[in-house]
Amino acid sequence: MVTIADVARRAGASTSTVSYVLNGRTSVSEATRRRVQRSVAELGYHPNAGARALAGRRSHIIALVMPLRTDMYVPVMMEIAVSVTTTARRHGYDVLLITSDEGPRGVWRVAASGLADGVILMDVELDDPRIPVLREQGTQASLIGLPDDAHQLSCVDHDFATAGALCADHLADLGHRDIAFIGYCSRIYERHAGYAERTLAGFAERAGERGLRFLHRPCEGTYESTAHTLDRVFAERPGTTGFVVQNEGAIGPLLSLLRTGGRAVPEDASVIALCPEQLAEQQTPALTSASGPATELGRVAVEQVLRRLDAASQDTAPEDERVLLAPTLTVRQSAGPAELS
Amino acid sequence: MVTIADVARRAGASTSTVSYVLNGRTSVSEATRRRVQRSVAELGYHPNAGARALAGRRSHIIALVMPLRTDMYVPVMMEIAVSVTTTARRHGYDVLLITSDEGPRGVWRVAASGLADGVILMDVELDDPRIPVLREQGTQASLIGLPDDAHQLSCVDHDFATAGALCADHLADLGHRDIAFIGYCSRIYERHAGYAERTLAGFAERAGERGLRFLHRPCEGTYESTAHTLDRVFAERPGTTGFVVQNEGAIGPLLSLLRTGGRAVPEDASVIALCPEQLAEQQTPALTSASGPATELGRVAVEQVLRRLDAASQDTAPEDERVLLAPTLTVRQSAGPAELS
DNA sequence: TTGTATGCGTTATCAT
DNA sequence: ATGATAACGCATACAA
Repeated sequence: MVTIADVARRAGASTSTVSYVLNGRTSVSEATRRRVQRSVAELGYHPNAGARALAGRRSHIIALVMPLRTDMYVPVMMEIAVSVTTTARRHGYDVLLITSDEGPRGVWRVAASGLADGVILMDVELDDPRIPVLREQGTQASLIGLPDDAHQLSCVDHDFATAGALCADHLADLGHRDIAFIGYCSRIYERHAGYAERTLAGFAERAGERGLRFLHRPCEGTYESTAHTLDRVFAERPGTTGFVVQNEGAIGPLLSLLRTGGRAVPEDASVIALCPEQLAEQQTPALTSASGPATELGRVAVEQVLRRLDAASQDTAPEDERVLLAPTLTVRQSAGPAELS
Repeated sequence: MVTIADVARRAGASTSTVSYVLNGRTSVSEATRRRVQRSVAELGYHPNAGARALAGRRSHIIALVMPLRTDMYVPVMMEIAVSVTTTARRHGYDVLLITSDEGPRGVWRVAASGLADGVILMDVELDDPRIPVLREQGTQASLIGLPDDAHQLSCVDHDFATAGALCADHLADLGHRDIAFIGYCSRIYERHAGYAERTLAGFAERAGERGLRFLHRPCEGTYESTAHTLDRVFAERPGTTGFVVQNEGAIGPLLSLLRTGGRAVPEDASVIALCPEQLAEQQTPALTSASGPATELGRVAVEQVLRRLDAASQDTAPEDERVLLAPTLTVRQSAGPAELS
């Protein structure tokens, strides 16, 4: 193994000088800097991570806690993970992968051991048991999702309220008046999942402003439950021409039920999905959809943690950020003017 | 921060004794062991990762290199990553996530810095530029996929040849005689991608043994190319009643083309897919398919690396393993008896 | 600008 | 079975 001492010897400098040029902590004359850099290159030197962590009291590692069983669409999770990793690398950090089945102990473990300098939590619940652990240990963290109490934490999430509002606007613009909002199963609303409530609230408010009538119907996401839901919607509001779906499982069933029910999409019924782009694109017809930028989510989370780390290392209190990323409505083939209906 | 010295003091023992009970390197009397363990629990002590890595010359971290842009089905990648992580944890190891865009340098970096003790490569090409790096550094590694030269490496992959053979068998059992094998685009065969060739070879051999006639047709995986391919197949062999598809992109198009072409599946044409279970299940009709165990892949890869690490730490040459995991053929609704055709 | 010296927290060696 | 102590490789405060 080639150590910093080897480099120093070869460059005719001291180990501290080598360390300085590597970390840029202090000014080094151009001449010695170059000698050192040549020695580094020639020897293929790379600082030992353990030693660096021990002496520098930071591992340059961020832990990313990934959900195991989740309703989250896997490719999006993956997109976030990749974005986290590449962003972290750009800042000289590496990413440690933790699965959520380790629970609060996993977070405690990587923080207490100094294995990770900071943590990113991906599947945050409103009252997440890992949050107290973070606070107790003073672990710098960024949460993807909004918990009830974000005190001492930074978080970033999609702006679900705006996503809902965009759907209302688009359907209103197209002249629809009676809308059905096919949501998640009622369990999710009962436990007050943030994203579900925020979407619905954003939709409801904008719908009110735009003079839309709408029915919110929870749905399990199975074929049967979707069929049942749809029946009830048409029984109650036969004039319904617009649909907003926020249940990935219900998308396929809804489309095929409308079709077999003799309603063409988008001619007789307009459908807007709240789902990842990929999912919207692979339906037939391709779905007009509202979705947020997954890559940004990962990037912002990393930057939040790094900012907190910086602040903490300068003994200043880290700022608790709370970023909501604007979603986009992408017009595809599933929503059309109401006049045709 | 609570250190091993704190624990030692409280337990009335020396730091070495504490280290012993924690690592089980030597025998410790039951009495002191319990005193130590109590102190550990009471203080909430967790060994510092950096110090441990420095003194013990092993980080207890495995690097997992994930493909960025790939043809690999994302949920399966994810499944492997999760399996790697949970298996590693079971053995006291953590997983560092590296993206393949770092290239050979990324592998070099984590190995040279001692950040990771071993490496798992997920998107191995036949002549992968990262393999020489592994060999030069003597880095212990496991590859998911079979490279041309696996010397000094362990690897694990699906047994694609058997997967191909299973498809031939099943169609033969059902009485089919004329089969079309819809493969990847010709580019993939030209660069001799291992999995594509091995599947085809396994299928061809078994097909020969079972007296099947078959046409191998590469296919881009787009709707147009699939249509073109299908036209040619029927022009050349009008009596074709069985299809084997090993191109995820072609699955959807193939099914809808058969349907619109007036051939019902499975009554008029039987289709077997070589693809992940999830993908097969979400088609209509659900596809009879052959696929390998992704979770096992991750588990075996970790165990291979750990075995190599063990051997190396005992100064014995690690064994180069080469494991092929048996695939399973799952009968669903897309393949039926030939008599009906 | 550069070098010296110390400490980081643990493991491992060698006594006892 | 247990304890003292020397590495481990680097960063940094301080001296020069």
